Amino acid sequence: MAELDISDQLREAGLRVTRQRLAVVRVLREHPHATADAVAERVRALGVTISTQAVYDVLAALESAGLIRRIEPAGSPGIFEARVHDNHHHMVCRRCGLIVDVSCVVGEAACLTPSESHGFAVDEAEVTFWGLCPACQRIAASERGEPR
Amino acid sequence: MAELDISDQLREAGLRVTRQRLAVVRVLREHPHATADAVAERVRALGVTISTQAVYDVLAALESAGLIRRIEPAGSPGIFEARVHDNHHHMVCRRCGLIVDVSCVVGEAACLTPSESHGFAVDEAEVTFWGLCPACQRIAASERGEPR
DNA sequence: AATCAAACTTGATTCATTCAAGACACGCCG
DNA sequence: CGGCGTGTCTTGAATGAATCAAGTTTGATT
Repeated sequence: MAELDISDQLREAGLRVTRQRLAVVRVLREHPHATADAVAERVRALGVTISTQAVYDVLAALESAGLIRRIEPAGSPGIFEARVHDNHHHMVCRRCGLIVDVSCVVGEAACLTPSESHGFAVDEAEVTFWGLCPACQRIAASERGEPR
Repeated sequence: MAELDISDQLREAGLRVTRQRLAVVRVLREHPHATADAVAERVRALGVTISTQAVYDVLAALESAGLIRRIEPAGSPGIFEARVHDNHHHMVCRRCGLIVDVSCVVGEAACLTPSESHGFAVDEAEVTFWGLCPACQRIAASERGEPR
């Protein structure tokens, strides 16, 4: 079922259905933010053989078909996610790199409109919120010698 | 004059004043968006010797002193800029990588407030507008066979 | 079933960045 | 004003993510 509509989506995008592609999409649906490396590991854990190069090929193909999205917060390798076309943004922990999705409700319209366009044809506004996740806030507090 | 207040800023930040640091700051004021590599080249063009490692050390020191800022649009190496503490954002050309500053007037307040915080302590909202610069729009149009 | 381009594999290579260890020099102190 | 110590720089090697290149396999079309 899930498997079936992945196949369909691939075919609709003009892509051949292969074991590797099915597995990659499956992995990304189960693990919403994964590096190429993590995808490779998890695909192999499903019993599907895949080369490093194929991981990159598959991810690139899926990305340009619009089935997945690639983000790359500063200092981090590329991260892939299956949630797509819903204009959500990301919150990234400066300390541990944790990434959390944020649906852009408040700022949506405003954020999508740069105040000066300089002749650019803008097609996307990407918002990244930087900060500390709850766990790293606690660690940072205790490193400063604060109780608890 | 410009040179002088760079020295002062360095000292105020608790950093020693060296030829390399002065040159890096000067280069970044003249070239507002430069990679580590480009900084190295331009510093050397000023007649100041600097090793690759020192470029990274200096840039890191200046960054943590708050004198410069590092950004890293997806797919690009790190880019350094001297404009700092003025909450501006960036517009990046998908085709040629050109980066243009955008002062965030319209969306400012909204952009700084994620709609859900998930317990994160957010300290910065980074907005990147993706699109095509004027020159690349023309190239893309003619690649599609459109006249002119 | 035969075909053939698309997709995969293997292996080497690039680029940006970081690690490590030692040499140098800025700026303080006597 | 000259010596000292640590912060900064140099050299050289290493890492990690991603890409390039060439050859083999395989999905889907006839």
